[in-house]
Amino acid sequence: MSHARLNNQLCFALYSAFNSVNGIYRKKLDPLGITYTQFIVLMALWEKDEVIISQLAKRTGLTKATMTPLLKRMEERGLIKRHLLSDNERQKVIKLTEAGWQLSHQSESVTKEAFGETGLTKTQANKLIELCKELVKNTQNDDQQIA
Amino acid sequence: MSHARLNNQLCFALYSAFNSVNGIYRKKLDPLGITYTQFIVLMALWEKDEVIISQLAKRTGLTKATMTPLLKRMEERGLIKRHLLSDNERQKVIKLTEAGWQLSHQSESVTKEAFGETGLTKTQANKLIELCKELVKNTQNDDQQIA
DNA sequence: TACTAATTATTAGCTTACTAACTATTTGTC
DNA sequence: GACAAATAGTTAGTAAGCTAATAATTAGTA
Repeated sequence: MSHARLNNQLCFALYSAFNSVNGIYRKKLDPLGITYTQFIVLMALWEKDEVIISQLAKRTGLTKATMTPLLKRMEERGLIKRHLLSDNERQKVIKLTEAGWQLSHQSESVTKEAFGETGLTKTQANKLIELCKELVKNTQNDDQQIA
Repeated sequence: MSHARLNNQLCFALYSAFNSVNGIYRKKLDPLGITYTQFIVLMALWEKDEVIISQLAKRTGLTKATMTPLLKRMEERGLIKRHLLSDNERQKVIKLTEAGWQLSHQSESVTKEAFGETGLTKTQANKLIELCKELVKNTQNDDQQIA
């Protein structure tokens, strides 16, 4: 008796499952010229626009060091604008451009289509989401720079 | 009504959950000098040693293009050896070194400890694993180079 | 036997993703 | 007001991860 087998490991299961779904999204988002991570940032902005980078990082679960080059590329593609706040020049506000809003419509069916390809029932998907959220909640570490 | 909210998306849930667990593993594996992906490859080899790269890629769900630099780094750290098969010189066999086997013992408690930090019950974890496997099975694409 | 097709691994180019160290502001306190 | 501490974002360096294109070998076939 030594290690648990690969196939029985929680982390490996999540890792494989995410890679699978990410592959599905890649195929669908590629024609729109964005990656899945960029799609996540866009979704966060469609929900609430004009937020500072730290808040965006917190909501997407990414670090600020990941956000900087990501947002730079998105700005180069004309999806967002970054500008300093006048009342606090440490902070930068991210704002969607017209093209950034456009993508909201163009990508409207992507999530639904991707879900279809997972082959899961609504009940299964909801259970999966619920368990993932539970895990994330349990492991949240408020002393990180994300907070 | 436009997009599903970020928090209700399956892919985002998996993405966040994997990032969380990956972070837990990183802290534990860092002292051993390996990453989580390298740990996965090692686990696969501990289960079955002396396999060709394509098989290893298939079992871990990674592409061959990901494997090449990964295995190169692992060889540089003395964890594995790569050598050509004499009867088929296209294929390379991966074999654990003594140091590679040693890590099996040194990392024995890592998975159990990491599971503890997820805060999930055994029942929850098993359900999560089951759903992830279901998803992966449904989306498996046998015409990929992985196969 | 020659010529095509398939297989195996590598390489190139791009995009995440992390930690740690750094710069530049702002805040807090004596 | 001056100096320490906190905050916001960037940069540097490392490691994944993908697709597409490229060798190199092997297999299949006319």
